[in-house]
Parts: sequence; structure tokens; C-alpha cells
Amino acid sequence: MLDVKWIRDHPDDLRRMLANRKSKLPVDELFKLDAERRKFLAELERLQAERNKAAAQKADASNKTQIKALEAQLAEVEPKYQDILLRINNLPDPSVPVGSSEADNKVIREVGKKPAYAFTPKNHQELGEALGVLDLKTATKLSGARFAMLRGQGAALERALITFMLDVHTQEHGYSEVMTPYLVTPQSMQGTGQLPRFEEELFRVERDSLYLIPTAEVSVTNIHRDEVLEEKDLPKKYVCHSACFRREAGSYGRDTMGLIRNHQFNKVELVQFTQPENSLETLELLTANAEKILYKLKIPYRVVLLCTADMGFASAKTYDLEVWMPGEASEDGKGKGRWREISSCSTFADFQARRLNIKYKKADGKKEFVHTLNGSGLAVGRAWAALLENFQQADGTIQIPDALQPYTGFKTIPALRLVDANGPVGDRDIALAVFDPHVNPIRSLFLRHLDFGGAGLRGTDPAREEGRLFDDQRVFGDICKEVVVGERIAFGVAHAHPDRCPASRLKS
RNA sequence: GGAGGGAUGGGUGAGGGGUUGAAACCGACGCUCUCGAAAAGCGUUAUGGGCGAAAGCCCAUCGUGAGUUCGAAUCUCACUCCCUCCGCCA
Repeated sequence: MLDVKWIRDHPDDLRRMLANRKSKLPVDELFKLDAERRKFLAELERLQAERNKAAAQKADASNKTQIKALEAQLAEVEPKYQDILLRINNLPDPSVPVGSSEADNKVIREVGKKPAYAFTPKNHQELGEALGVLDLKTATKLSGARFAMLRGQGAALERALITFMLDVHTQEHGYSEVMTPYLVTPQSMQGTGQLPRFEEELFRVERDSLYLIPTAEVSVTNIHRDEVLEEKDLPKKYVCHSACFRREAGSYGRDTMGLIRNHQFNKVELVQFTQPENSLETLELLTANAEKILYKLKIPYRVVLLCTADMGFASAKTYDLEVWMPGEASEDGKGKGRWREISSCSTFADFQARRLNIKYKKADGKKEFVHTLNGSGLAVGRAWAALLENFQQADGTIQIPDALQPYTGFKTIPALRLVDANGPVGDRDIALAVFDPHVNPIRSLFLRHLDFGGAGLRGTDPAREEGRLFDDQRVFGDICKEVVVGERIAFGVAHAHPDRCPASRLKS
């Protein structure tokens, strides 16, 4: 929300700004309502003062009906006025380029080298499905379109990315980790700016009047709602992993591939509360914090300063981080490779703080609104997708970046084919072995029985243990929970606890 | 889900129709004293809004919303949240 006094004093600036943002808000209506509102208020207060004086003398001022009438008029005007006020977007910082479309965004820097391939790179959906780690079909069965399900090493990779990001931000960047509710009240949604304007984008739990968060920004920023912070505690820095829920209304048919635009996705969010004078510098730092993740993962990316036309509703200044997706079709549709947004880092100036009533106490004892900032650090699903595409090998397997290996416990996502006691079961019967990454011997068990077809075993050395463990067919059988071979699923699960399945299941 | 109790300023907590926007205590801040600190003493200390160049004046706010009344923190109704006990439960 903008400062009402500023609006009153700068009607032309407001109009110009709204025009820049192609806003169709009824500005004249706003000024009219404001004038009416103040007229009613002044009159009402005059009558109230009159009444109070009479009451002090234990007399009847008998202007009760007039007061009631004015109160009613005010009650009519006030919500209309508030509603428009809450729908006015934030003012862009002067450093934001004025533009009319995303074409006017400014690329600030590009980091990392786009990988070159001796083969045609695949997109993450092709890769993930072929490796058996991305299962969109089942997700659709469970929940409909725009949902995804990960299996085995794919799920482990998602989990590893989350933990990796949280660790970097807490250990290297000094953020405090929080876990917050996914369901919040309408008031919380209004505080960060999702309501009243973006109702359509939200999942609502009608029965309980709660909304699913579209980003952890909502719950985390609301932590300090109606609080006065101590200046010495600023900046306050939080990092939060959450699932995010977006209806993606009006985006039918757009970005339908894989993990790019789903109703539910994981995100690690960075949120900061700071003094106004540090706001812009803090935005640079926060953006750098998000970049660090991509840098460590060695995924090529660029930083884009959004122009006035492309900025979010509540933002005063936004940098987007975009990752290189070598396997996706280029935007002109002629070749391969395109940039994809993976993070959006913004300062909201005092726009959210005003709605949320978050202030801080300055050295001179005066209270002032804080500035709020946030950014994705990062969108996990899209990082997952970028990782597969950028680290794919000629045989369709995935090499895990060094920085992430301690978190995954595996170095590759291999393509595996199953063999039984009689030899390879055939190319069509692609099976995926999902390993418990924390139990190394199990990996070896599978390797003995799987035909890799030269695929993706780089960096692993199963030979050491396999002879010893695999002499006994029974061990293999005992340790496998389920291996279904064939066109149906071709999916195997290694289980840390033996004694679950008889060896015969293997032959089905 | 059932039964009770509660919600008052930065905190604890009085007040149960009329200078109570609100006692007292704690905290915080300022001053006195001190080389400095502590202690002690004195003082200041809610928020939002309207009018005004300013000093200031006025209005609203005791969980939220409505009602009774000349007048409500105080009475009535509804709602929300918190606490205690019982039941259920990851």
C-alpha cells in the first residue's frame, strides 16, 4: 500500500506511474472517494465533539440521528476507498528502467558458460521420464494436470537440492531457517499483497477460510506483522523451504512441460527486513545469495533487471535470475536452448510493511516502516530441471554436480536395464533401480544384476563388493522389495530392510 | 467434539455506566548525583486519523463486529483467538 499522504500530494505522479504499469485503476474515483471520506469524517468528528461536551455535562446533545447518518455514509465510502487503495501497485524505484514489455528488461550479467553438446540435448521431461525419475502420468492420475511426481533418485535429488540450498543460506549467508504453515488467513494474504488483487491465483480452502500459500514469502513476511522491531536486530534474515501452490489461472497450455509450471512446487525462499536506507544494497546482497546456489551447482545463468512493465504488483525493484535450459526448444522454436526464470528477488520498499504494520524503532526513538525484501533461493523444481538438462550425458544419464554429491549420496542418475539370471531382459524393459543412497552395499547388489548397456556408471565402483555379495541369489531376492519387469512400469526398489520379498518376484 | 475461564498500553495487571486514554508495578528513555558505573531521586513514555504554516485543537481505538444509552473498557448479542479439563489423534 502506498502512503495516502503521498498519493494526495502527487496525483500526477500517481497517474503517470499507473500508466507506465498499464493499470486501469479508477484514479479519479479514488480522489473523489478520498475527498468525500474526509468531508464526512470532519463533519462526523465535529458532531462527536459536540456530543462529548454535552455528555460531560450529563446532558443530551440529541444529534444522535445525525451522527448515525454520517457514520452510515462513511461506512459506505470507506471500504470502496480502501479497496482501490489496496489495489494500487507499488512505485518503481528510480533505478528501474521504464518499459512497456519484458523486451525492455535489462540483462545485468551472465555467469557461467553454456555447455556445448556433441549430441542434441534433451529437455528435462524427456530425460526424467526415460530415467524413470519423473512420473507425470501417475501425478495426473492422482491430481490432474500440472502436477508432478518424482521417484527414486529423482525424489532424492529434489530433497538434496532443498537441503543444499538451506545449508548454503544458513551456514554461508547467515539466514535463520524457519518452517511455517502452508495455510494462512486472508489477512496474511492481504499483508503481502496477494489479496485482494490475485484471488484468482490462489487455492482457497473455503470451508475454513484459509488459503494455500503461493510462496513462503506470505507466511514468513507475516511473522512480524503488527510488530515494532529493534534497529539493532536488523536486518532480519529468514530462509524457508515450503511447497507452493498456484492455480496458474489463465495459463492454459503455456509451459506445460514437466516441472516448469505446476500447481504445486517446492521453493526455498529468502526474506529480509531492513532499514529503508539499506534496502537497495540489501537487494543486491540477497540476489547474490540466490546466485550463489547456481554458481555452486555450475548451472549457467543470467541476472535480469525487470523494467516497470514486467515487475510484480508489490515490488519496487526486481532482479530475475534465469537459468540456461539447453534441452528446451528455443523461443523462436527453431533450435534448442532458452532462458528460464528460476528466481525473482525484490525489494518491496515499505509497501508490504505498511499493509502489515511492521515498523522499527530508530535511535532517536521514532518509529518507521521497515523495508521488506524477498527472493527465491531457488525454485527447486526448476533447479531440478535445469540440473538434468545441463548435466545430461550422451547416453541420457545425469552427472550430479560436485557440490551436490554430498547431499545426494550418488554421483550419477544412471540409465539401467535389468538382467535376470538368464541374461539381459531386453531393451524395451527398461528398469530403474532406486537406491537408498545411504546404504552402499545395496547399490552393488543391483549392479550385479543389471545390464547397463554402457550407460552412466561413471564415477561409481561397484566391482569391489559385487562378487562377494552377489554369489548368493537369495540375497538379491531378499533385499528387493519389488522389481516389476516389462512395459508396465519397469521399476525397481532397493530396500534397506531385507526379508521383504521372495526371489521369485524377480521373475514375474 | 464436550465443559469451563479469559482477551486492557512495550510487559505484568487494576478498573464492572460519567474528566479512566486508562491506577500500580516492571521495562525503556531523559535529568540530578558520580571520575565512571551501580544505587537512589525526579521526570517522560500507546496507536491511528482529521484540521492547521506551526503551536495546537479535535475524533477514534481496552480482541473483532453489531446493539442498548445523553454517555460504554465497563451492560447485551454474535464472532475470533488464547488458557484449563475431558475425549480423539500423527
